[in-house]
Amino acid sequence: MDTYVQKSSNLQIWNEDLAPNRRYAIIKVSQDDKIAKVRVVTGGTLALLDTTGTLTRKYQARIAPADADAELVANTDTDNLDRLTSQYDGSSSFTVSPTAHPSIGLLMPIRTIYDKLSPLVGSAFLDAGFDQERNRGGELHRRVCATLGYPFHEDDGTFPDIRHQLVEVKLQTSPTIDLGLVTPDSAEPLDTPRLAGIQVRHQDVRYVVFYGERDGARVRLTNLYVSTGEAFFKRFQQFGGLVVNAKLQIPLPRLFFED
DNA sequence: CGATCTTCCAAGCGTGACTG
DNA sequence: CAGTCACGCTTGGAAGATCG
Repeated sequence: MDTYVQKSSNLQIWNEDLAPNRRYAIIKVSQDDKIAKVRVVTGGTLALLDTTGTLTRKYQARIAPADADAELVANTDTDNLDRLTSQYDGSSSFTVSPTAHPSIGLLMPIRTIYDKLSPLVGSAFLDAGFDQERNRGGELHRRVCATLGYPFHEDDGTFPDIRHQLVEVKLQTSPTIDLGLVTPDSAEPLDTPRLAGIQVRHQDVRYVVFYGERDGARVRLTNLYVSTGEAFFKRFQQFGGLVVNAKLQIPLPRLFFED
């Protein structure tokens, strides 16, 4: 028998198929953390609720303690991207959205990005909150955009966060880095138009990783790492084992516990 | 040499953006 | 408005390390 304890209706089965004959005990917890209901069903019953069969995948890595407050993991951009960033015209403010496609002359070299963002280490801002992990990164994202010279903040949820600079921003307050659907060192092309005949790939993206400490209401940035996707795993140890984890997400019907 | 601590990393779970 | 699914933190099992 497997057990799952759920406050929400999002039941998630990791790295396994639903076993038709296995028993699954689903325990419903109320908002005030009390066990509200328990229902035991077979995998076959749950399989009926799986309408899409979609597996959500993620890669994970661990962030190891740093020697320095700020660390430029890769001194230069990838060879591929360097052909574009070496044409940077020195612009320090932009009139376009950070989610615009990159353009020739405006792409900063990785070192410039590092130099501009380093001063953010030591700063603090209000924690979007308790229970709001999804939003905590929002304020940092805003600050990074402002520091790099964008007039406003925008995030359309696509990769990378700041497409105009090919920069992906991460705020970590725990050591496990979840990388989502693509590994940073992937040679897959990015969904951007070619620039001067050059196709940007995932491994060309500059990863800006801040480590922060939460002290109640605020987050204080303690470390900065800037790396190319290509060099990412030279600094951050990729979780071995399965390498990629996949989960099946099943929304429990509203009346699931009433039957 | 058993008990306890630490490390590793997969599993677990909630949130919210997006979509139709 | 409900379903879908990606993002990101926390939890906890297991193995290895250290302690007494």
